[in-house]
Amino acid sequence: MTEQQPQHDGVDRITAQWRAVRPDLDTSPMAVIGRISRASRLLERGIKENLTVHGIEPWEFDVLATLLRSGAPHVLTAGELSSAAMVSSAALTNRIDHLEQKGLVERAVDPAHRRRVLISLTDTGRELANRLVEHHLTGEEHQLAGLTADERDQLAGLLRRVLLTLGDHTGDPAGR
Amino acid sequence: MTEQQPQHDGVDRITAQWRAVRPDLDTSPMAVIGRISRASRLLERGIKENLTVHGIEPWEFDVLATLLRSGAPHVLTAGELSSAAMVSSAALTNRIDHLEQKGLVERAVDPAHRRRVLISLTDTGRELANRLVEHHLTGEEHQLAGLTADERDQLAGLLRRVLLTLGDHTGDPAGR
DNA sequence: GCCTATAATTTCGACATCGAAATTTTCGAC
DNA sequence: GTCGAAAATTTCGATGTCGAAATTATAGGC
Repeated sequence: MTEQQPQHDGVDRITAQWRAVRPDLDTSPMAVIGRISRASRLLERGIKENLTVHGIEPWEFDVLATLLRSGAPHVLTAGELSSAAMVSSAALTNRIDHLEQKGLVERAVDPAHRRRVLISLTDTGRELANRLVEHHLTGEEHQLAGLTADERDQLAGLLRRVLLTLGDHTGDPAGR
Repeated sequence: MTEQQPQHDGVDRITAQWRAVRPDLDTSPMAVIGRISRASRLLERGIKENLTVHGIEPWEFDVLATLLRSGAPHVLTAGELSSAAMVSSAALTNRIDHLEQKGLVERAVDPAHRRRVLISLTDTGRELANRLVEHHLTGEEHQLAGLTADERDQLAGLLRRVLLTLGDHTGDPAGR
């Protein structure tokens, strides 16, 4: 029976240091939150590398993917996009400026409410987004290679609990 | 027997959208990675709010906490700090400039290797760091209120597996 | 029908980060 | 001993983000 001795990760080393310096503290919350934070950064790094092949930055992918999965005709308002990407409206203006210049998205004034700006995928943008999301999912699959299907389900379930506690109910980071 | 129907979070909605638009894709990796990414951002937001009471930004806390838990005499080189915080050396120079101005840390040239810069906590900095870490852990405790102790352990264990897969072996984000 | 309150987006200024180049120091080859 | 390569930090220029102010458009009260 392979009673496996789990290896230590960076967070184990951190909590060990705290125990030495401040043994009065309960560091158990950071065993979870520290790992979420750390994993997020490392995963993001891999995602970025993966997209580099296509000359696309993660923040560009966020917008393209959000528009793609919104379904035909792939149009959302600036506000919807900014809350979906969890960035400020200012940041979104920036992103759209950039993607519009690249010819991947288009801006148009909403005919019904002219204070709204509708952003849509161009044909080029839609085709690129379709290719990107496939490549992206393949990359993510590799990043989780260390976990079985069951473990992924467990992990996803526990994280859902955390997210619901935190009041997750708005947009998204483009399926990352 | 409360057979609870788990609520949907933002990521459930995203994967549902993908199924509608691209039913050929296996979106299971993003059920995990999307949640890690999303949870990280929401947790970070709460941590930031929690530190605001003390007029400290998360990146400032990172440095102070890293120095504190390194143990007496609370001295590290710039390089050690930058890899611990997972930021570039340029970013670290910036952080230290700032904290030095606030009187929380001090710079000194390493007598043994003069190309190294040693950064240490001042007395004020050490006292503040001790208070901050207590407050910080209390805040994190609240953020995980939705999970039992067992669930936290499970979650931490699964995340450790992910981190080891990703090759986690260096510094840290200050125990976040 | 005006006029003000509200909504949505953009502009502006500040800021933390990064990568690359520059600077300073160390160390080894010769 | 001197010179050049390597190491550690800082400087520099560019970038993406944020919060707040400005801009433009809608809607309701009177």
